[in-house]
Amino acid sequence: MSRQPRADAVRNRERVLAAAAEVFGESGIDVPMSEVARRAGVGIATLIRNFPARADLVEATFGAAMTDYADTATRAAADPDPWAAFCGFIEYVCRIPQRDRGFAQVLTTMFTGAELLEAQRQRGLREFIRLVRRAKAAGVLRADFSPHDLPLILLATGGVMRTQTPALAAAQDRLIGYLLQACAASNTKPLPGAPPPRDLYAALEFRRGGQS
Amino acid sequence: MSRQPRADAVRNRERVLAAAAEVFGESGIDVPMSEVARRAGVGIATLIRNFPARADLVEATFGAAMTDYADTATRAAADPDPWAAFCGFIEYVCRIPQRDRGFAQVLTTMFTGAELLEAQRQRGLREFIRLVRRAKAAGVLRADFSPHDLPLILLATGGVMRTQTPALAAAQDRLIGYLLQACAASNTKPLPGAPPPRDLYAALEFRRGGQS
DNA sequence: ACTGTTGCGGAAGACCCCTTCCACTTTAGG
DNA sequence: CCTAAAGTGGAAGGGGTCTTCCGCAACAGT
Repeated sequence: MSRQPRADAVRNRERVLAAAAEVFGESGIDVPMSEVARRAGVGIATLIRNFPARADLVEATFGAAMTDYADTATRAAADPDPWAAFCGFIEYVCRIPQRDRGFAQVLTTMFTGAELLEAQRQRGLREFIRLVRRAKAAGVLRADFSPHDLPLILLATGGVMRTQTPALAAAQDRLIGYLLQACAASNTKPLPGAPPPRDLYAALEFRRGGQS
Repeated sequence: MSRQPRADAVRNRERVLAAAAEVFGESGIDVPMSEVARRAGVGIATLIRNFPARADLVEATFGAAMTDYADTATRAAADPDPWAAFCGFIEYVCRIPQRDRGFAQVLTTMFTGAELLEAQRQRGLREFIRLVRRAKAAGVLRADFSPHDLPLILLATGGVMRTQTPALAAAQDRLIGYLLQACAASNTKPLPGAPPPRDLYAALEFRRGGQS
């Protein structure tokens, strides 16, 4: 019944997504929609028609990246060396803001209602839990490390990358170094207790129409 | 020759400063100026006449807090127990965003041109350097710790306090715990090198009329 | 080639924030 | 009390972003 979709419409949609990936990556997901439209070479109306709300565009743009993220976690969980896997994974996630500012924001924000995004995020977390369990069993990761410290680490290292400059990237790498050493099983002292994960994630909830 | 300053003008100025301390503390220094004026019970014009630029109001508002900060550093540097002093000072600074969101922003931003602010910040840093030196000499702080890791730690822990909620405050305390253990002298492995301080601070420069 | 439909782009309106301006009020000093 | 000067508040102007609307262009199907 419905006709074949128009070729130019499909092309435009993809151009918007490509532009969004670029712009969000450089300037974060709060960049003016008009800027995305300009970069895509389409009118604002076209952008809005395809993605009525900013969240829609964000979800469509970062679905693949979130899947990548979960896949990386899966690979890490399967690595024969639990400590190297743990360190490698943490470094990978923490460096995301060096490459993609927008995705870093997405990673540290709960997008309630964005099925794909949240499903992949959860898958990543499940894999990370496996990774953590193995590293603890091997005695290389401190026993009181919580998988829910991951968002904490993400927020911390993300906080350093205010702007994408070499100096801040170096600073971030150094911070990751500190944190990884703090995660090692050797010479640990008690830590302040973690907040209930439920509350923690609630505090990172998405707000339709907010800021950073 | 010049007359006595008007009493109501002085009172208004102080009401603005009090309101600014409140509002900035709750919502950060990028809050609408009109909100400050409203809370102070004065017109926008009055606010602007006293503090033509936002930076002027910020400087006037947080001068005392920055002096406190430097004083605290001085006290810590004089503490007989270098490790306790180091930990106490780090905890104090890192928890600032739990209490005062605006001041946390000020602490992690270079306000070029704000004499008072920068002078006190520098004094704080000088004292912190002394503190670090003593802790290293006592063998309790890792030798490769740099005083210029302080802004790094501030950015990291500050990144966690997106909103002032108990869950995030607990998360932040936990993160501070991790970082302090990473700073201890025991069981240290090499860290990625720190960026040149000059570049690091340049990346935190103030932008007249910016955002995050 | 023709046509009905789908999709397009930009203009207009609404909203928010900062800034400037000006008629009015309040104060200090005689 | 009276007056000149200082200070006040709100309204108007300008820039920026998001949203809605509508005449027009381009495409799919015959």
